Amino acid sequence: MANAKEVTIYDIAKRLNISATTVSRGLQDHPTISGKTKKKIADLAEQMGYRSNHFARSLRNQKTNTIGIIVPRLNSHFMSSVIAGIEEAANEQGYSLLIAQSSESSVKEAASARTMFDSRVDGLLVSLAFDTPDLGHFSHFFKKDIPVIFFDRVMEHENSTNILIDNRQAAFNATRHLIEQGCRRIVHITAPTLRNVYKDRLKGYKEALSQYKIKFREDHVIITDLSQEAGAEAAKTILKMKPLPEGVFAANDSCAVGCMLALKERGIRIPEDIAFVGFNNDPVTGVIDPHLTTISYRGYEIGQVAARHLISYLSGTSHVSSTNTIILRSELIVRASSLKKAGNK
Amino acid sequence: MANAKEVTIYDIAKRLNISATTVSRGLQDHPTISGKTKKKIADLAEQMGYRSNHFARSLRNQKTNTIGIIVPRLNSHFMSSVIAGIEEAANEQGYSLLIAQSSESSVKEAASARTMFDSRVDGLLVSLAFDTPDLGHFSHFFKKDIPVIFFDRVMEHENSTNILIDNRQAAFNATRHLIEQGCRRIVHITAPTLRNVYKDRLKGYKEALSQYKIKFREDHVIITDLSQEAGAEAAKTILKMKPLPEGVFAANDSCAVGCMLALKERGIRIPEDIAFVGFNNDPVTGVIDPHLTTISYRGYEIGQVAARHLISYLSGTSHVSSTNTIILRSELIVRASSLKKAGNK
DNA sequence: TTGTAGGCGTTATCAT
DNA sequence: ATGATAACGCCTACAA
Repeated sequence: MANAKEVTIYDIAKRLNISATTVSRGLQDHPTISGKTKKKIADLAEQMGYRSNHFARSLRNQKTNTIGIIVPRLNSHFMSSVIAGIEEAANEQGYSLLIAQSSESSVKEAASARTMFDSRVDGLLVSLAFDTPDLGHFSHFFKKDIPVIFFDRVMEHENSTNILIDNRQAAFNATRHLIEQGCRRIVHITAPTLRNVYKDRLKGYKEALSQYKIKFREDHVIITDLSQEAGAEAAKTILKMKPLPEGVFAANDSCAVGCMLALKERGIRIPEDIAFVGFNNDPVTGVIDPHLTTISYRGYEIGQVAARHLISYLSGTSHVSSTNTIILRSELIVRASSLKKAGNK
Repeated sequence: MANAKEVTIYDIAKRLNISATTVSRGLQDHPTISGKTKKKIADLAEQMGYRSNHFARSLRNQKTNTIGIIVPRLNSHFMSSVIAGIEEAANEQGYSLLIAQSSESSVKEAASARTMFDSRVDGLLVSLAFDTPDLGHFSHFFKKDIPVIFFDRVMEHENSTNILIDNRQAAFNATRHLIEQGCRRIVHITAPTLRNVYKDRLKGYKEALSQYKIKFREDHVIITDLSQEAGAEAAKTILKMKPLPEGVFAANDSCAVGCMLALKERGIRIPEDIAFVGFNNDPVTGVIDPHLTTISYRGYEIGQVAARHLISYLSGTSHVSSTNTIILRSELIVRASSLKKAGNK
């Protein structure tokens, strides 16, 4: 039961009759160590089951090879894709991941940030909670020049890089698509527009309306928490509208789905009565009947880009002088839920 | 730009004209330090922005306050619930999480295990990949008495605790439900029965058939990877069956959904022609038409239980002598997809 | 090409 | 109730 004693570079040094320094250097492939010695060291290390002590190294180097991740929630298709992407890129470079979810609460976000800070993560990847009003809880990081990269749910800040899609353009395309299908009264279901993603989607929606000379109506914007239940709630609001709207553009798919299901229950036909477009390309869009037109963007890629960017900064490979925004591609995926005109594919 | 120098217990000690030892003890609420001194220390620490150095402490204590998690994939409703549960319980106790996904590959699982081991996690929570044949890649942990707890996808092992539901019983209930709805020819779609969850579900399926004197037919068991696409494939196999089966029990929901969608496309009515039961209670079960009957079990709770169990072991609060299995509750959720008889609710 | 010495920040042990 | 010291394992000047 007694834990086998951990093998250290000193143990290796002793057996080889050389100094620990040499072992340390050999293990790091330091140029001043002869190939022969290196090989001897590597072989013995392997044989003795040596593993480098992360903490001793961190303590010494003031560097942990760990990246912190804070996201609103883990359990969405988009977020788990992002995390998978981060994980791949990080693992490739020998970084570990420390993950926390804010559950859409800025308070929990702040607490997690603190924990990450205390754990001395080398850098942070963050997607903000709904209600985070400012970046105050990351000030520790900024003060110590620990890089923080925001993705998707971002906030402008001189000390950080943002990685996201062009939400305005995507929303513009979605709305234009509905208009081209013959919709004039288009409802937009979204979240509080404190967060960039929702603010920009609203902007794109408005711009599309404006370009087609459709008057923007405040009462056509429904603010929710974007849950599926909220979508069902929104359906009630929609059903009360005097002339029913002809289209709905929802800022995410679960909410669109909740709304569609509730409307269908009341006998509304989709897309004939009301056409739908969602956002995110969640798998559920291909399950619901009719399949949901949506905006697709690769979370996996966002994750990879974010992680690579962070790591290259950490390695000193890249030097980001100030604010830096990276825009990734998104795409409108047209499915049956928005096709009022036959043959329009 | 120069990073502010980190505050250490020495800095505090100097200012207070006491020793670092006293500061260390004061910060830990050690009983031999006077209340007054403790207060002075705490106040100054706060004021100077002291934060304890995780690594120095880990180095000293041989303990990292970090738990490793390895799961097949992050992006399922069940898994993200589990992780949320783990996160809550772990955070409460001051533990951080190191997360990796095996992507259903035992090779990647082994690599992650190695990384976790090198990161000196205090314990490991694991749900195994489809194809993991044995626990060899965790032997390092066993040898050093680092606790490894398996959940959901487990494997018997003398050195570990397993946390899961009674898959046999759940599958029995699911199958019996179909039988009670009048189904006699029931297809079971599942994954290779190397993993306990699928083996036990198959067993429960067989037992239910047997109890109702229905002969088990090998060709009614379809082995897949349980993806939605695999479900669509399985639909083709089902359509070729001479008398169509009257019911399908799938070992997870996405596969059931893929199969249902494909069958519906071919004009099969659900549940009239073929009744369906899935497994997991994924959100998609409430979206598909008709809603899918399924087995529900709280991932969040499994996560909490797993984390608490691990942490209490780490704290020496509990001493698990040998193999230990914890069975959590699961429940059959009856929805339209399986209700052949009207009024049967 | 290799070795010596000191320190990263903390805590346990043994004094006082 | 408090302190001095050593050690956790590693790395980097500086020396040889």
